[in-house]
Amino acid sequence: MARNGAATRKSIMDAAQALILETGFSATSVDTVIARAGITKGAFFYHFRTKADLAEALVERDAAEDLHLLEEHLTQAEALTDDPLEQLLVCMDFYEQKMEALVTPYPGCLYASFIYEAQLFDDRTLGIVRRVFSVWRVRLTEKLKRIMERYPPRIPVSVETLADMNLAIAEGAFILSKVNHDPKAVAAQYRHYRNYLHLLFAPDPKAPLPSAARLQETKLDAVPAGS
Amino acid sequence: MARNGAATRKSIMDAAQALILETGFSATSVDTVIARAGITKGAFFYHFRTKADLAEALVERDAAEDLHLLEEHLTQAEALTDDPLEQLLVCMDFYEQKMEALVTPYPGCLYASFIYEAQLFDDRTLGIVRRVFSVWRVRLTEKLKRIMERYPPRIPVSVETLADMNLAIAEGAFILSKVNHDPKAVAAQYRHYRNYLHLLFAPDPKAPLPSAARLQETKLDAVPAGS
DNA sequence: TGATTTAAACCGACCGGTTGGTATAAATAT
DNA sequence: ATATTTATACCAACCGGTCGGTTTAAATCA
Repeated sequence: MARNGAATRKSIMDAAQALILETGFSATSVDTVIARAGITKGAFFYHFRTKADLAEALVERDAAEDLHLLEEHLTQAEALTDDPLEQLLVCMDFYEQKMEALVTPYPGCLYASFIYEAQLFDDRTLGIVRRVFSVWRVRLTEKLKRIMERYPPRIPVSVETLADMNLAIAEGAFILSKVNHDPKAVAAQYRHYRNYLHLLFAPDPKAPLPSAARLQETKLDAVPAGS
Repeated sequence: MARNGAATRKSIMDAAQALILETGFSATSVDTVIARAGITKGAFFYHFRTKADLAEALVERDAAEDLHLLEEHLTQAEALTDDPLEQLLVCMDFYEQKMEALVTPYPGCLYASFIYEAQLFDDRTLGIVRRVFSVWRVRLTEKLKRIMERYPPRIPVSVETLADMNLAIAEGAFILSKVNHDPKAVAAQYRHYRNYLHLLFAPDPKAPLPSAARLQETKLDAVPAGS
């Protein structure tokens, strides 16, 4: 049975990630990982030099997925409207909708899990987390600066911390979701973040918040069927 | 040296808490705890039946301190003004000011640390965390309901999730603070939460936010010296 | 005297990691 | 077409060390 190495590697990583989010990295022994993945210790150490190597691979995978999704949502939002405020609110709506669809509590975030066991990891692994957070800050800060050029905020705010607030709310909501066994907690907090941005910048705060669904409708209306 | 049992117990708990926030509960061995506390294994197991017993004592201590501080800040805020919106904003200002004073990154929250290793703890220990979160929600929800009676929100919101947002922001900001080695990250996020509440409810959103410092001044002005 | 702490030896279970070897499939050589 | 080699993928058994926890006996202080 020496056939599908990539699948085995993925099954190890999936098993490990789930276990880590349940019990933390330290308590997730290689033995429990291989038990859940249904392979042996030899196979594990064939794919990963050390347990720390697995940690790095996991956070690297999450980081790539995470940043890819961010860019995807940003470009999708930019395709729906030219207004930077609407773009940001729609981008956040994508995340809110995704979280709204959860039926089981959010399993948690590997970044947070690792940060609360930070001493266990080397600089390279933690550096990946810092880089992801930095990219989030940079990308949202860009957008917020363009928003502020057009719409003066009702309250003076720091754009960087306002960008960071997105991550703060997400990470905090994940914890809420776990504590209260509440699948909807994350979406609800995203909604509050969108509300805040709307109240800060929108010319008419009483107007309904832009959503991806509504913008897609109007986009379709603008191009009549058959033309 | 068989004198101060309470002090020894506290030194064990302090050492353990610091270590847990650095490396997590699982990686915090009894040996490292006693090494940092400067005592022996016998002394440890004299004060705590098991390592799990220590975990429960730690979260219980944090919970009591946490909820005590909340009540203290609430009553202090209520002494400064009769307006429920001002009360809440001032109460949150107390936390913001406390976090503003930090010169080193926030060491982290035991609740979050435990939740990300949830499987390791029994229902009693995790139940304490849930109870604390519930009390926070109840106390802030009460306040928010009274606010909404007087000030209709500019956007329809769920009071419970708006109450939960306080914890979400705090927990998320702790993580931000650790990732970016930024002592000011937590205060900045508290400020955004206060901004949001202000924009949601305040009759004049362009007016400056109520702060503890400003209300204490006006309170003193209302009672002229010597009278 | 009784509460508190030290020092040191010890236990079974489990830890991350290593070893030597095997199964498989594709490439290469004849 | 067949024999051989090579690289990949995987396994079962095992290793030294650490884990949480126990035990015992003596010492220290109030």
